[in-house]
Amino acid sequence: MPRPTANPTHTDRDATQRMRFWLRHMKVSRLIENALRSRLKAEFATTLPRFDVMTALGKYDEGLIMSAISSELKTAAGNVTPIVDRLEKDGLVTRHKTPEDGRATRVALTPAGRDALALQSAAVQDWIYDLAAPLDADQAAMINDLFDGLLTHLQTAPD
Amino acid sequence: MPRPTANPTHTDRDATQRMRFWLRHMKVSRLIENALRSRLKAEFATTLPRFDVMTALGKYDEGLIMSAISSELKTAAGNVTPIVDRLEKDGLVTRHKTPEDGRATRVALTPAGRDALALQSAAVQDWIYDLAAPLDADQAAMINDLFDGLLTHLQTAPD
DNA sequence: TTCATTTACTTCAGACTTGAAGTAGTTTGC
DNA sequence: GCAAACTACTTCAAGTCTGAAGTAAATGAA
Repeated sequence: MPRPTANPTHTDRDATQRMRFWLRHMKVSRLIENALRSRLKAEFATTLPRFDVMTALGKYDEGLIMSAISSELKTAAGNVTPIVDRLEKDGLVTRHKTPEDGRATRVALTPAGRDALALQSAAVQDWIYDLAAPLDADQAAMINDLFDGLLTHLQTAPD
Repeated sequence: MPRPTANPTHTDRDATQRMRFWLRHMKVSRLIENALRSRLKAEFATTLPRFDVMTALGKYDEGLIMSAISSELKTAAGNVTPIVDRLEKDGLVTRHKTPEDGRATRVALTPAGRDALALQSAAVQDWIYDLAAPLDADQAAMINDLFDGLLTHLQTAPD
């Protein structure tokens, strides 16, 4: 099964471009994440995971139970506990046992948490607007469509 | 300055699509990284950062000094030390003080490290080929071009 | 009913990450 | 030639992350 490098097969091209895609994808992630992290720290004294948790909670007025937070963020359950601990200590969220289920704890934003989230998400949207400036709406939309197909594939063939 | 939602301005469309882009980008990262991490652990008893360091070293027969590794991986210097510690303990890399510069330490793959890297990178390439299967070569190449523009922008406006 | 299973959450160990501080060697300016 | 500045590396604290183990509550089957 000869594979002359001068005449690459379709499969070779796919493999090369997909690998290049992944390497670039990681670099983009790291650079944008680093920018967001350092700005969140400098301007709001918070972190990306804390912001992610608050964003998830912001979508539900009644709040979310712990396991719903971790599944929403696709992160391990044991990870959410210390993050919520710190948000609670800062008065940004509350924990209440649910009456229906003695095991569950409902976490919700406090008014202070809601205010902080509003400021932070407005800032993050501005930052993303600038960080992703080289992509116009059409280009971003095109990538988004391709990402949707990719995400479907990744979620059906997990691990 | 009214912004009727029924007739979004160009800027609104850009902002929306860029934000969507970032949210999808993070999800893709998390899913692919989780897959790679669990497979590297299961099949090679290693981790993604270890693999990244070995990959960087694999590009240079003479090895790299510590600071070159961290700048290659765009990670903090203090981070590389414990990773190299563990690779060294496993006999995959060696540390040697450089004669030219009394401060620097040159890290290089051992023969065992080179063998392990060959196996691991072949496997990772196969995994990426399958994980990114919904992207054909043309689609991946198109994204890669857009990513290159994005990376240029991100690296010129650091933070 | 009761015992096994499942689910919700916490805790822990091990690894990674940043950023700051500390040590030691090198380079530069005067 | 020597002090100041810089560079290479390590160490540390605080936080994040996974996966595994443990506790407690709810569910389900015999």
